[in-house]
Amino acid sequence: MLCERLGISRTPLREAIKLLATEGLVRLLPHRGAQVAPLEARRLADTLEVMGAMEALAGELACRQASAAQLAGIRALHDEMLAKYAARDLAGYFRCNQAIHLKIVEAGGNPVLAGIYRQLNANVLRARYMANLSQERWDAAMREHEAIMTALEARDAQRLTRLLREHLALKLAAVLNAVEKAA
Amino acid sequence: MLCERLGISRTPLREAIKLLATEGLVRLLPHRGAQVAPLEARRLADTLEVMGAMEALAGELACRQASAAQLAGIRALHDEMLAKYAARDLAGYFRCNQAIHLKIVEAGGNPVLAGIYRQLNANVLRARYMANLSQERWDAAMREHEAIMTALEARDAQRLTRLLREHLALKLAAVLNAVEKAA
DNA sequence: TTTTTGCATTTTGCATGCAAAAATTAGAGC
DNA sequence: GCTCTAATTTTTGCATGCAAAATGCAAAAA
Repeated sequence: MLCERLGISRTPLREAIKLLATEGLVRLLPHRGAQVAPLEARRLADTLEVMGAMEALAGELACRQASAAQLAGIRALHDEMLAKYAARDLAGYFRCNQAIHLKIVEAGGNPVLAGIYRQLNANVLRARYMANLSQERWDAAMREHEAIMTALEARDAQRLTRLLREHLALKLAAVLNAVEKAA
Repeated sequence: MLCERLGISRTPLREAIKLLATEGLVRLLPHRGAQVAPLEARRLADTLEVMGAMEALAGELACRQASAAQLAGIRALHDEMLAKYAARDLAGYFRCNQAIHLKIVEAGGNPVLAGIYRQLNANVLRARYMANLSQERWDAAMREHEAIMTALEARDAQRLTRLLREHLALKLAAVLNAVEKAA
């Protein structure tokens, strides 16, 4: 059915499904086919936990070795995000937010780290867009980002890692809350 | 050639190579085929850095929630490793060492974390066996493991994460040294 | 009603053919 | 000896056929 729908044959479809499975987006049930990986709160929490540790490490590295240009790029995104926040543009805000976190991770200059982070991020994206966060949470998130930005520009690794960890822990709580409400 | 050698056809061979590529063991060069991923010191260092962060997180989690049985299992492996050390059985020591680190990560109870750790570990295994460590490094590693074991059994998360980080940083130095000598 | 048994279907894994795109090699010309 | 072009080979991606193994279902038996 999928072959027909997508206009391709089984071989490439199977390869694609296998790839999605290694990325954790699809689940392979032995001899029973494949299904979209269910959004399990537990797994989501586990993933965010790991992402928190990765961001913390990346932040530490970024403080040590990010170039001025990289910091400026992150600052630009931050300011753009601020504008989206002021305009109550949630979708735009999410995009900027994602981009900022990704840039911070990249600024760490560790491609292995960045690769894993990206993959994990793909897994929580679905859930993240569900997190139609409250005004209070949004306000708080902006304050957190402000502090993160300041720490990064000051290259204060210790403070930055703490802030990133806290930020992600709060995001985790928000996302879990949203997922459970949806379930 | 590989098809002949392995007695299989192209499709499964190509799937296997692709899988190895996603695991980072093989490198795909666009339109120029595949090759065993070269042992780059830089990439190795990056990987170990990430593994360090993962172990630290896992250790923290393990202190909070590892069962007594899990701790006992790790202790048993630790004692076995001690015996291998006493007997100067390097291969056996490596095996125990690997198993201990894996068990600690598993004791964290975060399957996402454990999965990524395993994958990263597969990437450094080749290099690790090259690290024909010196007697001094071996002695030091044993002392470090002793301290790690103690902190874990005391469920002292802060100390454990620090020790794990240090232990891995030293291992990184040793491995890098070995790789560079080989190159 | 539950269990067993047999059958049809599905899943999996592999083999092979084909065509387009890119790289490599060979050869002609300077 | 070098450069540029053309021919050949590789790589890549896809289509399709086939067979073994596992599953799900339904009829028969307990």
